[in-house]
Order: sequence, then C-alpha cells, then structure tokens
Amino acid sequence: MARKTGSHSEITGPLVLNAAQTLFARHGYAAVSMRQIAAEVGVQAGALYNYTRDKQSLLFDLMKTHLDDLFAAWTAVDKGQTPTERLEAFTRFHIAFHLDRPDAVFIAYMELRNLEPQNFEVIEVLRKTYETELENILRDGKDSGEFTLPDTKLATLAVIAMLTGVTTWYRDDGRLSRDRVERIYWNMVRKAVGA
Amino acid sequence: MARKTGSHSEITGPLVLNAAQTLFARHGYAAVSMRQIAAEVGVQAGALYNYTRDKQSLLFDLMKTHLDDLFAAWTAVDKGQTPTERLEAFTRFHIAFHLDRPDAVFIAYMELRNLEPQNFEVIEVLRKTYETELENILRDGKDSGEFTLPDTKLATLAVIAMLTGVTTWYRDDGRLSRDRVERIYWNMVRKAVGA
DNA sequence: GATTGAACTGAACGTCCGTTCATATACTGT
DNA sequence: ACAGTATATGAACGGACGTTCAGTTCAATC
Repeated sequence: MARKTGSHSEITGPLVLNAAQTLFARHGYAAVSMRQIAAEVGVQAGALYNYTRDKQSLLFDLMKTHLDDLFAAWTAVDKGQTPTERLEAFTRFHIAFHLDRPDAVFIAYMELRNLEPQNFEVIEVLRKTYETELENILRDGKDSGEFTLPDTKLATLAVIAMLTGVTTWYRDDGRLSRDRVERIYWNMVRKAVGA
Repeated sequence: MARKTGSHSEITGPLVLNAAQTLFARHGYAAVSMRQIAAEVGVQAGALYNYTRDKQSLLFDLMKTHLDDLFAAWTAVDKGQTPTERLEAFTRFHIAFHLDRPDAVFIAYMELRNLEPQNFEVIEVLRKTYETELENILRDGKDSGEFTLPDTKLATLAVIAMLTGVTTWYRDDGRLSRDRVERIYWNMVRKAVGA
C-alpha cells in the first residue's frame, strides 16, 4: 500500500474502501473477511487497521460516501422548471448516477441490515431525504395538475424501485446504450404519473 | 423438536425451514449460524443434521420451495382473456403473493449470491421463467395494439421491480389496505404500458 | 418387559474470524 | 548520518464457525 506523510485521516483510506466495496458487492458484507480485503489491497490483515477503525466502519464509510456523493451530484444537476422537466431530470440523473456506481448501489441497498443501529439511523435519514426530493417533484406536479397520481407516496416508492432496478440488469456491452435506457424509462415514468 | 415415526424425508424438515427463513430474512444467510437456527427450533446444532444435509441446502430449499409455490399459485389464478385483463391479474397476483411471504421474498432477492453455482442455476431458471410470464403478456398486448411500449423487455423488468418493491415498505397496520395498494399499483402499471 | 431405531445431546474436530501488538522496516526532514 | 515517524509484518488472542459422532433417551412395536 502506498505510503504517505502525516497521520492518516479519521475516515477509512480510499484504497481499502475500494477493495472492500468490490468484495462486499460481490459476496456480501458478512461473507467477506478482513483477510480477504487485505489480500485484495496486497497487504496483511493487521495493516488495514492503520486505515480503518474496524470492519463495521468500512461498511458505514462506504454507504455514507455513496450518499454524500449522491447529494453532491444531484445538487449540481440543472433541474429545469416545471414538474415534468424536474421529473425527467430526476429520472435521468438517478439512472445515470446509479449505473456509474453499481457496487456502491448494491451495497447501499443490500447491506442496510448489517449496519449497527446508530449507523443505520444516519444512513436511513439520508436515504429518506433523497426519496423526499422525488416526492416533492411528484407532489408539485399533482398540485399543478400536470401529473395524475392516485397516491404521491406510493408513486414515489414505485418510481424509485423501478429506476433502481436498472442496476440489476444493465450491462455496458448490452443491447441498449445508457441514453436509450434513460429515454425508455423516462417514457414509462412519464406515462405512469400521467404527464 | 417433535418426535415422529419412520425415516425423515430427503428434503429439509419444515420446522427447521421456518426457523431458517425467519433468521435468514432478518440477518442474512452468512450472518446466521447453525447454532442460532438450532436455538430458534429449540434443539442443539447437531440435531439439525437429521433434517438437512447442510446449511447451503437450507438456503436452496427455501428458495426452491418459494418458487415452486409461486408457480403453483400463478397457475391457479383466473387470468382473464385480453392482455389488459391478464396484466391486471398478474399485477394483483404478484403483489398479493409477495405480501403474504415477505421473508421468502426477501431471501429470494437478497441471497442469490450465496447460492453455490449449481444451485444458483436452478433458481435462476425458475426466476426467469416467471419473468417470461409477464413478458408474454406485455408482448401480446403490444402486438394487439392494446399496449404502447417502447421496449417489451425493459418494461418487463421495470414492472417487476416496481411491484416487488412493495414488499420493502408495506405494513399490515399501515395507511393502505392490500386491495388499495393493488389498485393503485395497477393504475400506475396500466398507464405505464399505455393501456 | 425386551428390542428396536429415530431423535437428540454434548463434546470434539479443524478452521476461520476480527482485532491487537511487539517488532521490523522504510521513508522524511534535518 | 541520524532521529523520528509512518507503515507493515506475522504471530497471537479468544471466540465462533460448520460439521461429525459416540453415546443417551424414549416412544412404538412385539
């Protein structure tokens, strides 16, 4: 592992996080040992503890970083004005962002139950905050009459589930380009909300 | 564990399966030990091996049983005639069946990567066969002009993801009844496929 | 009441787990 | 060249893991 000067930071180092991310995504948190992660980095198990407090911190830091990135990226998006424009922006953003980080997404959705309670709380708040972004768009569209929704909350959950599902089957060398996938999903989302 | 006469069957006994299902759903396959399962049954760990070959068989039998039940139940459904009728039947069936078995559903979607390769193959074929049921409905509807779909395959995956997502948030004591949820989702699915 | 055999216990097996730490090595700044 | 610090090793820790098995219990049968 590359040396560096000065004391290492409080949070887990990026090399270790990368290795953990790959392995957690492939085999699951509980099934991956610190020795496996160390081997992936090219180091003995003991050395990992210069970069992370413990195994649980690896999982938490992965999820926290992922969600921080998510908000940073969403904040930077040019969102348009009308609810319909904003919904298209959200749809395309969500798909594009998630397709760029299949491992992080997989972990964020599958390993929630392996977070210790206090860590879970932090992550859950962030996750719900993101959901609220979509919910607000849908509510605004319903209020303005642009959308026809039987239930805003359920529509939020349905759209999120539908969009996140893309990561389970999309392959870069597959039949459809990312842009084509975004377009097709936006088409379905738009119709589903009656816009 | 209750005694019985005669030799036990080749597949895992139902008491053990129930305990394993509960624990696997709550904590994940890799995080649950045979001793925990035994404690849930009210027995020592060694006794489990009178009812199952090994831990992996527990997981496989749970998934296989779940999918067998799924096909048996779907076969028994009164499916209607037109693609629209059939799609409504599928939507309502999928939600109702999955809400009745939250633990089995959770395991079937989360623990695929913990199946040994030959077991995974078996389960994957069954899962895809079920997906094809929906895909056939959507294709028939597209061919007959009842549905407007940009891409049949993606619509299949999108609808499945959307419907299965219900199990992650639905609570029996929540705001909406099952029938209400089925109705709302059918409304969204119908619009998404342009019917 | 003796015999059978399934069901269960409790201990043991070898292995792996997360984590710690004394020690050794490599680098940085002087 | 040396001191000082950062980083790595490799062994060790207590404990848990999946699985096996000799021995025990007990309901059902004759």
